[in-house]
Amino acid sequence: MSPRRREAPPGPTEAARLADDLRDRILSGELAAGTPLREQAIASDEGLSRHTVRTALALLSAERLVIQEPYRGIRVTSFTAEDVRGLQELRCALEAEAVRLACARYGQSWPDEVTAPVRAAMAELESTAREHARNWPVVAAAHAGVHRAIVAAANSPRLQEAYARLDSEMLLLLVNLRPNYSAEEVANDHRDYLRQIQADGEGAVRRHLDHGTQQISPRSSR
Amino acid sequence: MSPRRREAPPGPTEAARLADDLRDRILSGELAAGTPLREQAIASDEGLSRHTVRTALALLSAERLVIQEPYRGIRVTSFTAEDVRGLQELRCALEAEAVRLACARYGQSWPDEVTAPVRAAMAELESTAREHARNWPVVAAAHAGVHRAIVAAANSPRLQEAYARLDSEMLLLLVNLRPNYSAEEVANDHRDYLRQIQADGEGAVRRHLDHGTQQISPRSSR
DNA sequence: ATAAGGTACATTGTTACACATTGTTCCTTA
DNA sequence: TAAGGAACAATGTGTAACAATGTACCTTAT
Repeated sequence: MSPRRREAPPGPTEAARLADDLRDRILSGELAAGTPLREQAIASDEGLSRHTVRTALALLSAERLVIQEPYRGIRVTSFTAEDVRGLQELRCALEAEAVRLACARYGQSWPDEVTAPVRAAMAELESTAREHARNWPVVAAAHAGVHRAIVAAANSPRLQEAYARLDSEMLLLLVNLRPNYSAEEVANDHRDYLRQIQADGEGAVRRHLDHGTQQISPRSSR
Repeated sequence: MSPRRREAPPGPTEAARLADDLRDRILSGELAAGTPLREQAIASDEGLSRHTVRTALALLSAERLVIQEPYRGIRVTSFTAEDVRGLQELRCALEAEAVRLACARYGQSWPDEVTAPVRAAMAELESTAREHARNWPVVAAAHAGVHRAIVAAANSPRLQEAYARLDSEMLLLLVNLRPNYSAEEVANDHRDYLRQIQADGEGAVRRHLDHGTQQISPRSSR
């Protein structure tokens, strides 16, 4: 109980740090879908206690990046076509509602302070598609930024948060499924999508996401 | 490592059991919004280790029934009007999408095997409203059953799960806010709602939930 | 009287270790 | 080949101690 020198605010807990690290490794594809995550092994590798590892894994489990079963351990989430459909349905519910709220508030002409972040995210996606076309995780992350910006237009923190929570899953899915969907196509599809949203509202959301579902489904044949 | 007598499948872990117990106590109002949940105190009260209590509290935190802040402990979630709005927006997104999917699949005449669970849940709500009119948590739970049954009509496990996850929050909110909304009114409103859904789809969802938001908002004056 | 600083206390976060419980795999026996 | 049992792996739980952080309260300075 010595006097504390408080020069910087405390950082995140070790458990949160480890969860961040593991999340990055999952989303980069380093820890592939289905990979078991062993408490003791991670604890030894990272120089942490098993208790801390369990706490970190619980955080990831809450995000559905991993699936935990009692006494059987934790595995990185894997995806079936059914999972893709479910995730897209959920995204569609949230994004369509967000777009509907935005259209209800702004009509067909959203104000500049609402569209600016969307346009910025789109610019980011386009430059990413050009410069990192083969780096799918990076493209997927820029893609997620566009959708997040669209949902943010609704100014509904709860919808935003619920949508953002799906990002990790979406990224995991895209990283693991490796859809036949080039970075250029992604950028083009999203440019079109942005054009259609304000005019067409939810309808544009549905068409876009249905198209996306076909592009990324494991049974997709191209 | 003695031979195991396996006469029944193993039950839930102690941590899951404790989480269930605490959830019930939160949702019954026994543990009011804002109440701190102290690890050591719970561990002593329940005859469990702090380790197990932490695990249980992490489960509740993932459900948002409690709010956890590093080094500051865990409190039962409390609600502002803003929270009500956000939760209703999220519910609306999910339920509207579910109803839209059901209408897209079945048209304006849902088949009997789809409507039967909804009707059963409605019957349950009505008998609950009659027999337990003053027991708000019970009425709120029956109310939740109706909405869950409606969402289930979409046959989208992911939407169902996301919606069901909101149940605890919704119940917590209703238990803590004590809206001026009688059990009879709840039953009547939902009978009307069921009549409108198949014919009117999402529009009925929005009207119903907007009405609900006004009924339950903390600033509601009646 | 108010603000700042320091200390005590409460609680959470982490470590370490051990044992209990459950699931899986492999080997033996019928 | 199928069933049963043992060994092993991994998680779930308990205990204890210490580290880290936040809060409350008291003392000192202005």
